Amino acid sequence: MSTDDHITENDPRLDQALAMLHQARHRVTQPRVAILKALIEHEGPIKIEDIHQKVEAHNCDLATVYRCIAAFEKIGIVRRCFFPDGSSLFEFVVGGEHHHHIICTSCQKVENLDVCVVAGLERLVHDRGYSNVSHMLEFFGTCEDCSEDRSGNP
Amino acid sequence: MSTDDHITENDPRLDQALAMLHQARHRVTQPRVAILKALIEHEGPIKIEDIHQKVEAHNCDLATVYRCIAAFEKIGIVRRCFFPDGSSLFEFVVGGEHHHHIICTSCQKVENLDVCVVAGLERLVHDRGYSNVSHMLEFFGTCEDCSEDRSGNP
DNA sequence: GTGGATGCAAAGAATTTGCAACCAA
DNA sequence: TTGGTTGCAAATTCTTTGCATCCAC
Repeated sequence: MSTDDHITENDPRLDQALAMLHQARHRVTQPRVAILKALIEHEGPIKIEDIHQKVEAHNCDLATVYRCIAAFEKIGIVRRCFFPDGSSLFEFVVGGEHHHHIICTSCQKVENLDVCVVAGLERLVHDRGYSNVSHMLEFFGTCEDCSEDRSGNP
Repeated sequence: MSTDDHITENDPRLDQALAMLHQARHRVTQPRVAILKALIEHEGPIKIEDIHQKVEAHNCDLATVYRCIAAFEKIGIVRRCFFPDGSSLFEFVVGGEHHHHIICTSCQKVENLDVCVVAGLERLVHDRGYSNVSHMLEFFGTCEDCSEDRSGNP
């Protein structure tokens, strides 16, 4: 265990995620722990490829990242976020507040929006006969920095 | 011009879309018209691949569908919708009411939800300095049919 | 006539899968 | 011990691109 452990070692969110893994009868392996740490450390939606980069020191295969993230999503440890260009990113959600994102369509910067008036609407969907209702809401726009210069840099 | 024209021939939404194409200085070509008709006919989010199937009689290349849809999205003729599995679908939006979807995570059935309380939230995003603000909201759940039988058929 | 659009094929990116070796429980 | 997990490589799937031809304007 080395350089990047200082941030998430003994992180309660990590422990909680590991507990969820265990409860779902999945094994706590070294790649999974590394991926979870990378997710927690990143704080926000992150690309599969970027996760792979972050855990490369741990020698974790890209295919393993895909497989683990798929498992995490099923269990509810991460959620999938959609970017305007159609790509998917994943965000660690255990122990976090429900929120949504504002994504700059120019520089891809992601901000959180803590207000959520949508949860109430889930009842409407439920009343239509749906179960396991969830929702996904993303805001897109051009951020202030990108409006000023056309460079696209934040 | 043949079998499937009966539905969308002289459709005002088609005319409006063609006008938007023209105004954006794009040419009105036979593949584009065919793709627009397929989109209008389908009524709802549709996969690129499925569009290609629908216009195959018109001999339109898959690459052309990708290129046209990209142009349509930029112009605002279609909008991208996200499915829980991460795939993108596209929906014809010209002359239609703003709405959101309820997507069954089991059978992928799509229903419309005409209520939208989110538009008001765009102001919050705007107040944060963003311009060209838009949002994307999707609901996911297991529909009644899929709850009853485990087959996944609607 | 001319530049944008298309078809075709090939490249490139993203994601999945088969299988032997490995290791957490 | 043993079945879930991983690494590796190959296969798929998805999407983009180069270029000669074509056609909408």
